[in-house]
Amino acid sequence: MLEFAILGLLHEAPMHGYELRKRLSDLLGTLRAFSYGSLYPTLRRLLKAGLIVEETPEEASARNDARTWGKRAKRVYELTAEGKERFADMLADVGPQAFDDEGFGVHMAFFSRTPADIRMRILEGRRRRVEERREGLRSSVARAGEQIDRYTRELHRLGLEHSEREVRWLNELIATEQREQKERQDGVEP
Amino acid sequence: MLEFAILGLLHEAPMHGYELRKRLSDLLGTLRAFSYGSLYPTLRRLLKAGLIVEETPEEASARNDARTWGKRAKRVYELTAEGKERFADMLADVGPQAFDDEGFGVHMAFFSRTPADIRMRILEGRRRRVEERREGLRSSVARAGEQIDRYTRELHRLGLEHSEREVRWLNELIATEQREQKERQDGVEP
DNA sequence: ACTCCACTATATCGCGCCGATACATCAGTG
DNA sequence: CACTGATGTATCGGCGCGATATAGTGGAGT
Repeated sequence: MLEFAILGLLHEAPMHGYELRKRLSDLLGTLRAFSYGSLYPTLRRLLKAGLIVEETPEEASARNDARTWGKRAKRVYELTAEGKERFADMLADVGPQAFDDEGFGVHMAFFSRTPADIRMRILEGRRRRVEERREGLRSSVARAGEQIDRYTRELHRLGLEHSEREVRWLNELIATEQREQKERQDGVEP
Repeated sequence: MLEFAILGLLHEAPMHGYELRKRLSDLLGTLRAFSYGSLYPTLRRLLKAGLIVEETPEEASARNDARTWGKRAKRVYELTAEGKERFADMLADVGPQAFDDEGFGVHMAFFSRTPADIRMRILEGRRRRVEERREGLRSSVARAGEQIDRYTRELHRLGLEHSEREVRWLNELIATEQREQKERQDGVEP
């Protein structure tokens, strides 16, 4: 997931680790921070895999970003062709991880770069997933027999409300997507 | 967190891994499953630490649970005195992890075993945490300048609604706790 | 001018947990 | 009798977290 996010963010501009992390928390709204403890190792992995490269000092001083910064620092990374390709592949590969809380959040953060049909698949998959959770919680909360712990029930009540809300939210998004798709077709084909 | 949950569950009755996992998903309402890939290794860890012990075959056949089950299987675990002690310690130690989504959920699942004052600390800590998230998302969503990606904004809108709802939910819980605490005092001291 | 602090910036280590996978038993259904 | 689905235990590779170390930068306060 972090790999996906980094590759996505680097499409905007070359960045260094600290910056990536900040953009990431902004994007995901503190839902997910991705600590440095995973960020830097992941950058190394991507580097070794050739999906990103470290910007050379010359390029850095070409921009007025020439702060060599003491003796050693500020490693700026940029995408390679392979990196872009990989990101496109990951966008198109809609697996079950794209439907869970975290995966869905990250995918949606890059929806502007995602083809409309893929967006739909993700939205609908997520909806099904949340509906399932909702039904599970529904029956748990409704379980008339007072055999359920009171605090557990409260926990499930909150979860149920969240699920219901998210399904409504997804329905609106899906409706909007459909409307726009229709407009695109009407605008092109008449 | 898993360690905490296992120790808590074993207070109810001795159990084997599969059973623990089921009770766990019930408790947390699919918010958290704790896969076998973490469950079994954790059980081993607890075993080695002496916090739980494996029930002997004799005990097993004492109950009519005598299903030796082919040649090898069904390891039933029970708490030791050290295990109970450790759980009590963990209950009393309210750190920041008790306020994040997952930690809070697990703690609340064992609130019936938690002293009232600790319950309050957790509830109030969680409220502060969620209020912070809410404020962050509020300003992000309100950021009038249309510089924010449309899908990102939707994501934050949902997060904001969730936070608002949870704060209200927490307020109700806290009010109930306070009312009950007052009743307890009035009932004891008049 | 000097100190203090918050922010920017990179990096490593241990370990908790996940997903995939493998394997075996048992009970009910067709 | 075979199939399927639930029960049951276990391991492996790898991702990500929290804690921790290190250090340069810029501004506020005294």
